[in-house]
Amino acid sequence: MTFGKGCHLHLIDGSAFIFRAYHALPPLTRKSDGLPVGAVSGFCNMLQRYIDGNTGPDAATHVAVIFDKGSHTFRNDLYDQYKANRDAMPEDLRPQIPLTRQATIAFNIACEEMENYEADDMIATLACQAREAGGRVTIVSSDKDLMQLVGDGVEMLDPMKNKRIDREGVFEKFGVAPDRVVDVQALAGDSVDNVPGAPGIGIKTAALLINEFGTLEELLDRAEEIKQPKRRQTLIEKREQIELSKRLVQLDCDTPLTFTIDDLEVREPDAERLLAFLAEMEFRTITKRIADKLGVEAPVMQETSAAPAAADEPDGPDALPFDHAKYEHVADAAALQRWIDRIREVGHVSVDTETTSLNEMRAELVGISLSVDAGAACYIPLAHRPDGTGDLFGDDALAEGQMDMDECLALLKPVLEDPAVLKIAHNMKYDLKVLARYGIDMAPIEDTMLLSYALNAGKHNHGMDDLSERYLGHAPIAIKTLIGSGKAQRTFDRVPLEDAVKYAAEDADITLRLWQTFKPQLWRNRVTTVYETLERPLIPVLATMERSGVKVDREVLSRMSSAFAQQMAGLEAELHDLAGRSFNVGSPKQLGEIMFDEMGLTLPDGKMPKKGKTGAWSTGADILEDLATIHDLPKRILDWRQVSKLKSTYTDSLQEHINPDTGRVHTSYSQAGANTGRLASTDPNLQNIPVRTEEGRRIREAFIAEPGKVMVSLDYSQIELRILAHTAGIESLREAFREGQDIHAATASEMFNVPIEEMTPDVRRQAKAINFGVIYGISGWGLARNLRIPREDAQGFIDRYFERFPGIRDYMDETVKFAKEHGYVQTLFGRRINTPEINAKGPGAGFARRAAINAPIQGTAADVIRRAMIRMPAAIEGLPATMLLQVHDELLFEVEEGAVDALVERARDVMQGAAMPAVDFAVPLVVDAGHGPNWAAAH
DNA sequence: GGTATCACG
DNA sequence: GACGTACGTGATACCT
Repeated sequence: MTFGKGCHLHLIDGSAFIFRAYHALPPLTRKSDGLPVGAVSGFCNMLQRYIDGNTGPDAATHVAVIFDKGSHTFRNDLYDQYKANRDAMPEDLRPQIPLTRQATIAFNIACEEMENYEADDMIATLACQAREAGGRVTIVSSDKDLMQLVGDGVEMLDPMKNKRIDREGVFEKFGVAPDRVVDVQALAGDSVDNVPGAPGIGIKTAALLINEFGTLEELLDRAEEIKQPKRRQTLIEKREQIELSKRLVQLDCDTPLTFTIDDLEVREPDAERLLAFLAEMEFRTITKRIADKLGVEAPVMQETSAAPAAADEPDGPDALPFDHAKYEHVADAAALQRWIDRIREVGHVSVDTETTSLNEMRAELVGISLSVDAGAACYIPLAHRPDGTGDLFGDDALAEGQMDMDECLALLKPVLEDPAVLKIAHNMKYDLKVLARYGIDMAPIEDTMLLSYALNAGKHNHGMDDLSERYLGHAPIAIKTLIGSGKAQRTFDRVPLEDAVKYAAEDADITLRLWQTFKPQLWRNRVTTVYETLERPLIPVLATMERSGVKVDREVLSRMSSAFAQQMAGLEAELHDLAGRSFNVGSPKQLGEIMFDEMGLTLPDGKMPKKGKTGAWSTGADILEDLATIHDLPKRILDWRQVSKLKSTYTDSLQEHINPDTGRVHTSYSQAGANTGRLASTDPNLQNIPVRTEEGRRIREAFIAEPGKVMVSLDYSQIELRILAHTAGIESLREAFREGQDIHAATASEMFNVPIEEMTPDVRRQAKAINFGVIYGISGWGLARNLRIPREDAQGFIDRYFERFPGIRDYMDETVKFAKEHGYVQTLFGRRINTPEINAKGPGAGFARRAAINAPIQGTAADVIRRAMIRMPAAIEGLPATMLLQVHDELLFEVEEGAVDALVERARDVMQGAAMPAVDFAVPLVVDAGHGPNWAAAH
């Protein structure tokens, strides 16, 4: 039904419901696992009460619950203090927020939210649109900020008092008509939202003034006429502040909605889905009441707390077996429609795309598999071709038994984009990127790989095949058996349909079962917030960055490659001379034989290096550097190795990674690769582009901005040391950071009693090495090797360091103790890094101990920049700027020349404030910024 | 496919 | 008292 005259739109202020439910009810937790659910319970009750009351002449034809999303909106850009005095969300409410979305969906009511806009603005926009269409509107809320919308068919309904508010109701509250409410609010201000207003003027006085002068603008223009001297002075002096206040309270009727009112038509409740949700929440009373009302049987709930599932053990023999014969080959629209119906019935689906390549930027879609219920799955082949062994003709023709790709995607698109249907995939970023190229923007999404990562980081890797064996007791079909490997490898579109169905549908089946296994474990393991705030929202951010890519100048690289080739040829000739014979300069084995067997070189201390399982001489840079003091050959080898590394890894291979379609290089970030929470970059790795040497740094000159744009780099200054100072509570270090001192010099000063002004570079260098050593779980031997000093001296430094900063030793000891007790350590944001080896004996013990000390520091820093990245798209919206790369503590942007300052300001604010409000650091987070025509110049 | 080496934070 | 050590990654070239 198209919305128009005779229709009635109800807009429910979701956030108001949540907060009212939270504060009205005592803390209530789910029996089986302790998940806090009080607010969800109250929210469901309020929704049910609303539905019960939704009859008679005021009943809705269209309805939606509107939620706030995130805390940053365009109003924060107008005024950074907006809503700044609000308390942080209570910890036991935070995890309930996503559940209220799920509840709304379970009730089969449209559920909407938008980044950067408050729910109030969406409500305003919808109310305006509905009014223009000639329909009625009821805003279910008692928030006075919404009263400005009342009039011309728009009314409010206070859900608690069940009282309708019309023009007269607004007049009672504000003393003016709805269209002047913003004027009154602008003058009176609002302490709750931190809107300043005019000091000393409340609602009463404001209404009086507005009624006298007509409008706020008129009042401000004629402020001189006011008799009361104090009031007159305030209005004249605070004019700007008042005008700002008006912009803050004025709701935006032009929110760019991604849906229309027609999408909000009232839908029948889906008994099965609703009861399943209520049962999952273990709401016995509501479940029973609603089941009775809908005339169906209430689902059975276990009376006692369920035994926690053994996370590490595969399901027992009673688990549903995997049966390849049950998987369905979908080849026409009717069959697909049956799957879509089932998906809508249940509200979730696991999705897996099959393509011609692992590179999402080049991959062509070959087919899609789906699963809704464990054991049942389908595969929709779309672009399979004959296997090439048959006739010579028709090699490019499509194989039989496939539906038309456009038709299939047109049918699937509404489901995959439906906010009420959860899409589950293993490594969702891949499928998201592939389908984005076919015009489908999947949302909302869930990722079983990241569920495993949040739960099991440090225990094992998170590939689907491994997880399936480990948690489902089932070894899936290996892709190799279908496409082969090595030279004879073929692409998936050449796999016969019969095999493809078994393989692809199995993947969707496994994904669904992994989801069923992992999702309930989030709460038991207290990592729901990690998954919901640090993992899931990062997926689309990374997908966008990867699709953007970075422009790389092929000419620059090509010229460097040629120069390097010449340099290497010269060095090789020289090396053969020095060695007295020809040999493979790139072979450590041959090099070792020449230096130590043939030439008889020995290290300065007279010893010989011997290392490695193969028995070969070790020829690492540290050894060669020692040898370089007595012979030219190792010196030249070092030179050759540097140039060779730069050429093969960077100047040559980067050129091959330039995408012919975009002319840019698109890395792929692995979100679950590094145990600590860091990202990893592959194909190519853009997180290890040289910077430490002058020659290497020139490679960054090839990373350029488009004409008219510049590269902007922002990086956290000393973030790990700051986190250490905060976490270990080292007051002298905190103080040094607060005062903006050179932290290494300050450390040296503290350790050696040298005033900072008299600091020598060498003393500072040693203190710097110690500072880094601490982060890595320092040892005398390691520091000695790094500083090339006797081990006893290094140990002396460390002893003195701990003497001066005893809190650091305490922190280290406590971290290790925690790890031994719990089997994991955690970051300040709750990320868990498992430490299964921490109680091991033997040589592994030291390793595990140092990793345990390092993980919370490195991991917290990783969490901070993740939070910044997640907030960044909304923060820079509207600026001609793109976020391109992350390098652990640095973000790189490409920005139009005129917008550099604006970008730096906003991005820096986001980065420096990224820990808030979850963690309030005792030291400032400082972000340095630079810009230039290329990456080298931006540093 | 394992090992050694070296690029980054 | 001996042992073997800085933390976290990925790409490349050898060589079996």
